[in-house]
Amino acid sequence: MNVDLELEPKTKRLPGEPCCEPVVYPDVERQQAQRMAKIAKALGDPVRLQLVDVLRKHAGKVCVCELVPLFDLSQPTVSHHLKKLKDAGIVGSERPGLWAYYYVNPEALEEFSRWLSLA
Amino acid sequence: MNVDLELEPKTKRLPGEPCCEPVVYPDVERQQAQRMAKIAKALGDPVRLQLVDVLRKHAGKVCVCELVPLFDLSQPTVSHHLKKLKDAGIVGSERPGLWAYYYVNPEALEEFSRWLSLA
DNA sequence: GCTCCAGATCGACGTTCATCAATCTACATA
DNA sequence: TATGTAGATTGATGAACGTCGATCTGGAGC
Repeated sequence: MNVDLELEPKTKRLPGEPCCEPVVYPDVERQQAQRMAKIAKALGDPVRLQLVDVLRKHAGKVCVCELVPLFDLSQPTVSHHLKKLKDAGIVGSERPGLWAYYYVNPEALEEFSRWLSLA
Repeated sequence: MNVDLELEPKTKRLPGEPCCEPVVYPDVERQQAQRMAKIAKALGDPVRLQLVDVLRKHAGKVCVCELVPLFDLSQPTVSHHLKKLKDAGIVGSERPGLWAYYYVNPEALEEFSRWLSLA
């Protein structure tokens, strides 16, 4: 995303008459839009959406070895998706021994949900 | 997405001893996951997120000619983003004359919000 | 030590994406 | 009818994505 999202309105307008009300300013500023979009993007894949769904329905942590066989995907691919979710702050993980366990980090989803319910 | 998301658990497991509780089934089935992911994906871009934010903060319809100057992007690019949002059912549009007006379609966001608030 | 296993990382491949300049499509007005 | 204007569409380009097989890492057990 190489776009400068500085949202100062450029207000160059209207050769003839106006088409609508004054000007509208976006209240979500650059930084928050970036953050929200990151969460939304991480959820923007059916596999990751279902991974989140499984994790949050299952109170506590879930072993990766349980998650992989739920999908018709290779282990590296599932691992890749879990990493994406983790990078977005949606899930967390720990690896006490040989197995790795993932769990939902509720804050990220709540943060996004809060944004969705207007603001 | 060329993945078969039929989520029948493959339950081939455990050479040695178990690592966790039985098996976890994803309750979001293929079709709904596809739908939710489409909405999330459409929101997974800072520009589109801010477009949605502007539209929903502004009761009623907003002219495209108002939206374009809010971003450091070309007119075709903004048009492209609006189309993505429309394809996901997040916004609607009408074009009575020369100008086009966009507005938020609340159902899509509510549907997604409902999914986020567990299920 | 060595071996086995779970999971993460790497490298490659084809696909999708965001972006722009250029063009096209309709409506409006003269 | 001809001109101008708003917005959509097209085509091209470089970046990011989803996927896999192969490899790497580190704990467990012999």
